[in-house]
Amino acid sequence: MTKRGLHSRPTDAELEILNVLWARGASTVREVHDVLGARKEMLYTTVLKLMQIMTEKNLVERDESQRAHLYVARAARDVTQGQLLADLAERAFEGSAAKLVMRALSSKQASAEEMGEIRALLDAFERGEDAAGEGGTK
Amino acid sequence: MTKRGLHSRPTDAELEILNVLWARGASTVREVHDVLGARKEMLYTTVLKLMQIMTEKNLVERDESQRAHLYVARAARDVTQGQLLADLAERAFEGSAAKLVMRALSSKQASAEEMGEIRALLDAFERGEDAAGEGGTK
DNA sequence: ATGTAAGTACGAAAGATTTCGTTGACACTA
DNA sequence: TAGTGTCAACGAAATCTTTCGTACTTACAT
Repeated sequence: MTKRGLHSRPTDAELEILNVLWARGASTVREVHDVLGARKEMLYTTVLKLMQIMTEKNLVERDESQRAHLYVARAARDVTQGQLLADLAERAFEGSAAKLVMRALSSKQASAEEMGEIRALLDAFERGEDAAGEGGTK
Repeated sequence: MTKRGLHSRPTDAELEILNVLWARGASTVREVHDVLGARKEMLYTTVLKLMQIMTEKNLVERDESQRAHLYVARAARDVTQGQLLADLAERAFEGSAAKLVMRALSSKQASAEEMGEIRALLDAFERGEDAAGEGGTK
């Protein structure tokens, strides 16, 4: 095993699968494949193999009590998103999350509504409310 | 050549080199290697090879007029940062830059000063000033 | 001239990630 | 019980990325 845990992000393919698991909750390989298949061609066995590897890497947990195994993401979406952001901040923004945010605000325009949400979050922070209420996850 | 241009980000090693080029401006392989060498061990020829590949991929431009070639990043830092953010938003935030920003604000705490800057940027946007003034690049 | 230092070029190995094909197990049906 | 469909498990190929070693060139100082 390589240095899992520190400094490695899920690969692209792994992240696609995690997205499905986060959206659907516990799922079989077939279910994940069907969802992904709607967007890109990918053989069933490819998805299976990836999910087996993800199990080894502890990215997902597998329930083998049924014939069709059930997989669940081990880390919450929030947490992984935070890790990906920290990683990107580190690699491309001199470690500064603030720079990252400002670049995101400058280069992509969010809708007025979204701007409002962002401002509300900022307000909450400045009021010291540890606003862990999580923005978009609801 | 693969589908460069759409949907491919610089690799990790490439990004490290780009960071040096953005910070220093036109640089030789030796100069880049010396800067990187301060952080990680990496043979000179490894850096050279990477920069040759980056030239093929059009990530950098090479001036061969001197014996020690000079390399410059082809895309401005801003632009690449924007692409990396768009890519991450696509892969991990359902394509929503706003969700990305909110997650960044929730999970990493920026300093009060940074929060202020972010707010100012937000204000500028809401006033409709196409605030391209660039937040942190100055 | 000869040696030495600093370059470029490049093939090939080493790693990591992704894809594909085959096999064997198991369940359900006719 | 034979046949069909679905599943897990691999091994192995195909890519992509990164690292390393070697060869060749050029400048410059003995």
